[in-house]
Amino acid sequence: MGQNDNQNAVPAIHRAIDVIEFISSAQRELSFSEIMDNVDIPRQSLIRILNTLCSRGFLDKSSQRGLYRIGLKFLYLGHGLPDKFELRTAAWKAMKALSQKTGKTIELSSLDRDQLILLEQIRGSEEMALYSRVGSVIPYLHAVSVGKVYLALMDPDKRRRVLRKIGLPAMTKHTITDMARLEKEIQETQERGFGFEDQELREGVRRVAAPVFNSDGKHVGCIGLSAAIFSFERDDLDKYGRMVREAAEKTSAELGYVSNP
Amino acid sequence: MGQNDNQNAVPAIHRAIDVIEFISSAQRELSFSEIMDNVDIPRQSLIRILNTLCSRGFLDKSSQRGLYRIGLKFLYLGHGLPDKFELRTAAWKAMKALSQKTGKTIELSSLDRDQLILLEQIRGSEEMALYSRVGSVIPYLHAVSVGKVYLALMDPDKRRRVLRKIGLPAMTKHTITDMARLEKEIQETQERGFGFEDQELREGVRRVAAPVFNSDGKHVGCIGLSAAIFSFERDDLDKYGRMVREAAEKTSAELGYVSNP
DNA sequence: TTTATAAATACCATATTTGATACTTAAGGA
DNA sequence: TCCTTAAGTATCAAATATGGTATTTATAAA
Repeated sequence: MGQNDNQNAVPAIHRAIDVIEFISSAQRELSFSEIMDNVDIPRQSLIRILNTLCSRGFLDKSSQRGLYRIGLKFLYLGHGLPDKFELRTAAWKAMKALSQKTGKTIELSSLDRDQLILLEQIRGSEEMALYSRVGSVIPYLHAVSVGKVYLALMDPDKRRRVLRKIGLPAMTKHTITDMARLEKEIQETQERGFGFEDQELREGVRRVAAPVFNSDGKHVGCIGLSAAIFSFERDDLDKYGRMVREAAEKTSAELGYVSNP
Repeated sequence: MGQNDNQNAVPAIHRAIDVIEFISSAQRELSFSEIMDNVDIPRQSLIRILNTLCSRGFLDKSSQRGLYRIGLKFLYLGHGLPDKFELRTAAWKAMKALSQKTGKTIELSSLDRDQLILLEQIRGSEEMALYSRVGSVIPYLHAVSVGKVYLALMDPDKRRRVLRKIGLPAMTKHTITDMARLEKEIQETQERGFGFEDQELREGVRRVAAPVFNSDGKHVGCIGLSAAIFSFERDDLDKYGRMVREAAEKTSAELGYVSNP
């Protein structure tokens, strides 16, 4: 199953997506030739692709003879997702309350195809340039509070499979790279009901996260709180842990979860 | 210039986008046959399109033999827009402050291809089910506070062109449908420096908006505040108007705008 | 003004994708 | 259990998109 299983795929669409992803990765407006030099598509074909994407709002051309950028239609389509099981809607109130109470950055994440994805974010008042971008994905479950929560609630088989797939690469010097240590951490996470990460993904950032369950009792996401180490001392762990648990529990209730069924 | 100007377009891409837009419009997960029945693409081709889009994360298939939905990649691409001239970043702080001070819904909008687009939103504490979705577009400049601000700052030629194109259709019984009345309203908007809308787009909703300028003095967006009529009396107009103006001015300053150059 | 460069258009033979038909697999109901 | 329906796979001739080359237009520099 390669990138383009010639029989079951549409090459033209693959190319269009290559173009979109390249432009998106550049994070700025690009000229025709910049795109041309980077995507390995013949000139004439590239023109047709760009025209088509522009005509549908998937790309925008700034001026007449101009630069290309990702189209605003992505804003619309991105916000119209069936709310990943209504999770975003259900979580909103609790997240907002938590944000106002703490002033910290509040995040809503979920697991998708064995990767953590940031679904929603309320940025804190701190001036960190450390925000992840909504929609970001992280495969390193072992290095993130949210990931630890997922690992803690996963059935052991899946946990082993996922961990074997990605290994325990170090993201910072604090990342847990030892399996025994990680297992202990996972157990702790199970016991206290929330996950903690101490600069394991990024230097200078601490984070806690607690699980949200839906009406079937399935673990569907996490509400997290992150802050710079200056404003999130290790002594604050229990306080913030309790807070995210509370927010997550409220969200679960919103989704119809009942703890003793 | 029809939908598919046979020479300058890629039909396969048009079809893929048709599929994406149909699935998005459904607002829920769809089966293969539901899609099949609605997009006028032969079975075999549709399968190839769906496979391709799924393999790139533009669509997701829930279970093995399952339902299709918009892929989470749209979240990522939607949030990675080069920030529409950094507007969202620049506006964030002022919007947040305004949100905390008032508890109302704060919105950031811009004009794109003669349509208003909602770029960012901080939802208020009120439980209105009236939120627009980020990325939504509205062509009815005459019925929205933001639109009035745009009209007020547009050069008269463009204003006439835009208004002729869409006319003055009534969205509610309060919508201004008389050109003389609208001109007076535009003038008022110019004088007081913010736009006002009194249930002209939606029954029960009032809204104010003020313009944001970039370092070139170009009008690049609006910060708005909206609320239900119960919590936004007509007497509050000046108060909220002053507040959005202040927020918009702060944002303009953030972008490097100086009032007397 | 001319020149140089980038972007977009035109044309058409050829290689590629397409889609009708037929077949396989899976799931749910009787 | 078998039957029915939905989803997906295989094949290959016909139809169509593709892309090399040459031309045109616009923008920026000389």
